[in-house]
Amino acid sequence: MDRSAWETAPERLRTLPSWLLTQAATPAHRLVSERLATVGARGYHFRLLATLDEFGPASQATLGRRSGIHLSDVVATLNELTDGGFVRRTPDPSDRRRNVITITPAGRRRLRKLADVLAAVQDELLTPLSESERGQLARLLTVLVEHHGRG
Amino acid sequence: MDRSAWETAPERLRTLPSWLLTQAATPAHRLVSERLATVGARGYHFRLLATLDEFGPASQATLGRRSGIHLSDVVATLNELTDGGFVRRTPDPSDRRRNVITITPAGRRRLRKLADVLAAVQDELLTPLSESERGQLARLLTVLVEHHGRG
DNA sequence: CGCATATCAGTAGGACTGAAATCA
DNA sequence: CTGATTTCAGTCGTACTGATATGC
Repeated sequence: MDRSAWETAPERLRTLPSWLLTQAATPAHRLVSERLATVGARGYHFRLLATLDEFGPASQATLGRRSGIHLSDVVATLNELTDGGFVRRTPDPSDRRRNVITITPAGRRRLRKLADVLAAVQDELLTPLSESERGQLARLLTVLVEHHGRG
Repeated sequence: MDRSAWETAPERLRTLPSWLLTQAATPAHRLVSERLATVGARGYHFRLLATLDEFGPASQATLGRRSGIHLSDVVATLNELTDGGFVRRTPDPSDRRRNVITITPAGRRRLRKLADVLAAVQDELLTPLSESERGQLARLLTVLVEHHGRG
């Protein structure tokens, strides 16, 4: 299927909130992946860099909890980010199980770049909504995310 | 990561519409998959059965366009649905490239069952929202889906 | 010929599981 | 011992690509 050849979905689907959510998330996800790929990045890169930038250095487990990324994926993504020189992995002398992850200056530049890319994506994504509708949507989604975000 | 161990995400993420959308879609997708799995079904099953029920018999390509499912996935899913006796695949005498897919009585019963499962999922998903908020959300998401649904 | 249809094999990224090793 | 941390090797469902064969 390519997206250019869509017809109207059945009523039963079109009115199903879970379907609307996942269908609306699809172009969001696609746009984000597509645009980030043009600079060699993925969504996980931005999420981890933003988390490090806002909360400062942290262990990988903490990073997973803060970013909402699975620990195993945190490990893999940090491998990529260290390869790019965007973060540094240092053993924690006070707890030898841990690695302390720190964002580098190159990492902060990278974060700014990815934030720019994503800002353009938001515009494209929300084109059909007015400013106040965008605010409503953000508010409603935030309620959902916070409600389902904890066990 | 398990979802019970979340902390608050960084501001930069929490206020990003694309992130809110994909994060809200995650529990939706998880609930749908989880609950459908308890009766041995997947999201694609419901989508195809609902499409067949509402629009009637159709070729596989048409079914793909109407349901928004990729043609290759339509083929695979219809294999599962025929194995379960929920649809019938008949060669189209008027166009020998085509198979005409028809929902069976067992398929309609199956559809009702899956619809029941999904109705419960919606309630769970939208718990924190009032009736009017649910309406707002549905409206806003519909605008997005329709805007991005065509090429 | 160009185009649509059906089929199969395979890819990609995200979410998640299980298990092993290390160490507080 | 319990529990946290890091790591790796997988699984799963969704979305998508590519190639092939067939028939309009």
